[in-house]
Amino acid sequence: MARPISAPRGTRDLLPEDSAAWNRAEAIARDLSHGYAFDRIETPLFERVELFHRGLGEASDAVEKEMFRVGGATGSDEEKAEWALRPEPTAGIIRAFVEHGMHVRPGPLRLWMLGPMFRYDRPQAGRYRQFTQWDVEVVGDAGPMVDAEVIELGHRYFAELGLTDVVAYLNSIGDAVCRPGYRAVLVEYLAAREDRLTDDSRRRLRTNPLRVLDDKDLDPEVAAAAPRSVDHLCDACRAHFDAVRGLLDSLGVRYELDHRLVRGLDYYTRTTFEFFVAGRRGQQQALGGGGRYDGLAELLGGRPTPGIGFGIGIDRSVLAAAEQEAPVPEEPPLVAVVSQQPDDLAARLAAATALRAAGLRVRVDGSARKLGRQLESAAKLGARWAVIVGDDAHTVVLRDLAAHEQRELTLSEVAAAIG
RNA sequence: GUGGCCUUAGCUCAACCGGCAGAGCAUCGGAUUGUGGAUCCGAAGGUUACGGGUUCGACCCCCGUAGGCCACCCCA
Repeated sequence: MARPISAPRGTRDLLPEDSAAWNRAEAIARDLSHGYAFDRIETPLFERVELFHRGLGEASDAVEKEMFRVGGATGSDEEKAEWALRPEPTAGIIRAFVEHGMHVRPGPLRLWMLGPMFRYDRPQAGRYRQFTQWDVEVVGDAGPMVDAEVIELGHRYFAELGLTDVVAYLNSIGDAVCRPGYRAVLVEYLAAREDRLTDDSRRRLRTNPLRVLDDKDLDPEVAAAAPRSVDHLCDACRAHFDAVRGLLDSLGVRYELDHRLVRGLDYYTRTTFEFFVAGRRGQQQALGGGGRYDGLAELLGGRPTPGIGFGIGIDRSVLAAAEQEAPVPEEPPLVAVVSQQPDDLAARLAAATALRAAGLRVRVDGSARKLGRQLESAAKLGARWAVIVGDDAHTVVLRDLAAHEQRELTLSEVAAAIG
């Protein structure tokens, strides 16, 4: 036998036994998107590298070390430098927004997307090189209400999935007016304590100082006394943040302030948040995250347009739901068409086709096995009902495989009998 | 990207000190004289992740590679 080929590192196959949980996780995302009046958008799986450089920032991890490069058939280095698989959805969506002149549409625009993202880092449980994300974006609304609305939507998603104890960690990191001032204060503070920083943090001090606060090895004393972004907000950012909190409180949405939550992508302004299962912080188990990005459209060559959104990891949400043993709803009952006659395939197929036309979920046994075998097989495959095709072309036996009861009726009566 | 642990049949795991690669479950077939999950019998399933090395002899010891997991890094 030829040598088998395995899936690429950090990817996995969605197997049939996992599909019910995934179907549900995706269906809830679609239904909520629809119910909250978002419109679907799809963007390419790969984009120009420059889009991510400009959008996410050169110093972000996603760009600096996790970019999944793709080349064409000729595979030149030049081509490889040109495109990358998308590490996150927002940059592509805003690129499309600018490219199609969507700012002239009646707004604010509400867009959603569900699909695979790619990051070339070292895999671990819940962390994959290809993972699926549900994303929503509101573009063109600078007010605080949408911030609260979107965070509530995230919470609702987890609730409908059956996850309890999900917390939104919340912070505000200011905007173009006040962030430079805060950044200067922070750099000054950290520079004075450079000897107590890790190597990574010392490097980030120059490239992306806010990220130093993300460092889990940050000296607790240094962290505790570090200047907080919320204490250096300009009046507008202050008012925005207070309003967001007030709205969340009025909705009864659970959140906790986290002054060290800065998020890794450069485009964020003002509101930032991440969703965690309570008590599972720091286990790279963020279920989702997002924030406001009022400067992104301009960075990508569009006119200044505010925006806010989140990405929720479907993989991790399914994982968390399984860990909490959230119930997966049952599929509609399965009907198996079987027969004692080895040579009546036409009758079996006709019966199955008629039942399917009547809206039932049907599989049909095409084997010449004895009836007992066929019923055994039907039961193992999870069928609730068996329809036994007999000599008489007009009547069949409908057997309840769970109750071990059966009765004779016509084919057209079966759907109603199953109800 | 850094460090650690791990990898034997589809799954869960055995195999003494280096001495013939096995079991349970699952799958498929047969029987239980023609309506099911039980029971019995049988079959199939292996380059012991891959490649080297040591040895009379390697699943076992050594090196390398790949993959998985854990902790980092970071995020979903």
